[in-house]
Amino acid sequence: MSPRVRIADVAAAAGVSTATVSRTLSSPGLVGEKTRERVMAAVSATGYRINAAARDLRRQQPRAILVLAPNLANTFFSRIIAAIQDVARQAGLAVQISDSRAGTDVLEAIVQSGRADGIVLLDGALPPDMVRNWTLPVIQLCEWNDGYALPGLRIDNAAAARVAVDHLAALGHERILHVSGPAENVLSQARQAGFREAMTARGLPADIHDGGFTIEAGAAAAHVWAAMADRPTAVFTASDECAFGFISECYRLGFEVPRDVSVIGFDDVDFAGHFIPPLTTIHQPRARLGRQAAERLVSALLEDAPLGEGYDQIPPHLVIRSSTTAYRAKTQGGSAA
Amino acid sequence: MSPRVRIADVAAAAGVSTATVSRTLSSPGLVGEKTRERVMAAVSATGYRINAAARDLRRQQPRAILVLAPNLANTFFSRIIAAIQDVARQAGLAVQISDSRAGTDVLEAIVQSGRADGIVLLDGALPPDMVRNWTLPVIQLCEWNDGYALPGLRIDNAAAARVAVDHLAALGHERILHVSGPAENVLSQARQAGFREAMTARGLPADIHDGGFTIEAGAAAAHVWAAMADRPTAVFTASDECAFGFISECYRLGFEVPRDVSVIGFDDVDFAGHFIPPLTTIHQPRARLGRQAAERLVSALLEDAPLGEGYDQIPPHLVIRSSTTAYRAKTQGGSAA
DNA sequence: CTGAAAGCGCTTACAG
DNA sequence: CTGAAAGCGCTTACAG
Repeated sequence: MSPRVRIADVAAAAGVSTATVSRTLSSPGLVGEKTRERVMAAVSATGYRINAAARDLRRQQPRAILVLAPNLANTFFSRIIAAIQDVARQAGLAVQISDSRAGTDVLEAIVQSGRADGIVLLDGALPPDMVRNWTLPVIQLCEWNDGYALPGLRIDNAAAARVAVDHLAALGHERILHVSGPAENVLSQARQAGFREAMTARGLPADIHDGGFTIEAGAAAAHVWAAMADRPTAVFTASDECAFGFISECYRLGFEVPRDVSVIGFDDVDFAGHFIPPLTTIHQPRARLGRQAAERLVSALLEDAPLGEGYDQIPPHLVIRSSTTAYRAKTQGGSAA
Repeated sequence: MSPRVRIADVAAAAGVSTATVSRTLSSPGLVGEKTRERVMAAVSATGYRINAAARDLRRQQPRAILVLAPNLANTFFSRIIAAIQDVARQAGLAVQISDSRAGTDVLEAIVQSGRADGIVLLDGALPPDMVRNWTLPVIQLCEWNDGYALPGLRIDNAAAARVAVDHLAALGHERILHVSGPAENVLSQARQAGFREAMTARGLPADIHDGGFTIEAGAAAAHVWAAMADRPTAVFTASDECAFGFISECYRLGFEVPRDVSVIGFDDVDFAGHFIPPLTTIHQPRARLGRQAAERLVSALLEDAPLGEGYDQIPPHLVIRSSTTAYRAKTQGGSAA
């Protein structure tokens, strides 16, 4: 189309200076009503849109936030990012997303490009030395790393593991297996520690199988479980996906859930309630996590105040569905092994 | 920490002009070797990073692409966006994402902000008048709208429906129900048209139930199916989620898949192969779709060439798993209704 | 309430 | 091969 309309074009059309156009757009209160009307008319007539690069350069702030997540293809993040996007939009900030595993050089270039005012970091496994050197405000979300020394937000993962154990124990289960996430992941570690602690507090043995967050890890764990001499009557998995894989594979092996084994997942993804059986799981309020983290970051940016130091922890919430049931003394259930 | 390092600081440190620093960074070939080395040393020493706003303003191009998707929380998009992100990063472009349903004002502001060089549009339901006025290169992906008059990329949805029907017909099914997506959605329409055409070509009646893409829509469709006088022996659903809901609800109603009804999904989401039964479905190569669209857009941007006009259609690919089976003459299967 | 002017940090013809 | 200088399109003290 026509070459871009600049502020000078609008000023000419309205018969005012560019300063007045700029003020009309950013602080209408400073401009006389008649002038304002003339300017707005000129803006519509010309189809003027502010040039973000020029504004950013002049204001020395890009009005954008950067979301850094490991593996953007992971569906866990989509709802979180949608919530961040929503908060940012309402505050007039753009959202840029990048894969945090892109490589440190790439990441440094992105972070230091001056294109973002602040960062939401969903990855706890970046080099602490790099992250500590970032000069923008950063808020950690879900995952974390003490080496970053940053404020953040997450659910209380250890407490969540305790709630899971409480639920199973109340149902009479005493042999409980925890299929953990990847060993190097902070979430895995916190949940595993919470599990161990809750079991120990009850005087129960804490069986742990190093698993993973994936369907495949869950399916593999089913074989491990099935081969155990004195099979645990309940399993607490690292994630819903892991639980799905575990349950599906149990079914193939001739076992049924919860008849032969009760299963608790983690995350409460959209599908958890529709699975067969509907999955008992720890709910992660993804929209809330995204929104709350974004709000904290955005308000710090707008007020030009520091982010603060605290780590907000959301208390865990167990959603009880049908994959867990009361322990029944050995029924010789399961048609195979 | 220290106030941002500017190009002038690097120039001073290296004892050269800012022009030379700029050249060293963007066109090293133009600079003498010794000079280049000195500049690079100064860059490292000062920790200089280019200011994107200044560069963009000067170059008159932001080197970023904007991804517009309806409902970012939809997990269908995550893998696509990851692929786009990947291509863009390799080309040195940033990726900005926005919810395309944010409202036309917001959307116009984002699109016209000058922050993006080009757009990947995943939404076929925006006002054509608005989209046609956009002056940036836009490529449509997955969804489309003839009113936009834009180039794009998608799988051949009508052909996919035909492939589904072919598969079921080859298995001996003659009464096939199509649970369609939302009536106003182009994907629904194309698949529905393909279904109708394929059935008609075989002289079979084309039963269509207006459903939706969601689990809930699938569950509701199960009730409709169960209540049909002469129940179809096969169902082709709008999406995998819809198929999951349909199958789960069938199970609750006392039917089994594929014993009582064969089911074909659409999309081949990650979970499809792990569902019980593993779902026969049309594969959507999401990573490939994202990559291919991004590559086309990026190469047009880098070469400053037009995007071209074509609409690439990827041929459909049916993944046969266990939710479909050969038709067996009425077994009085299903324990209830 | 409004305007003239400086300057944000770059890049790139132009000149040498 | 290198530098001096203009200018990208804004915003905002400063002055009136």
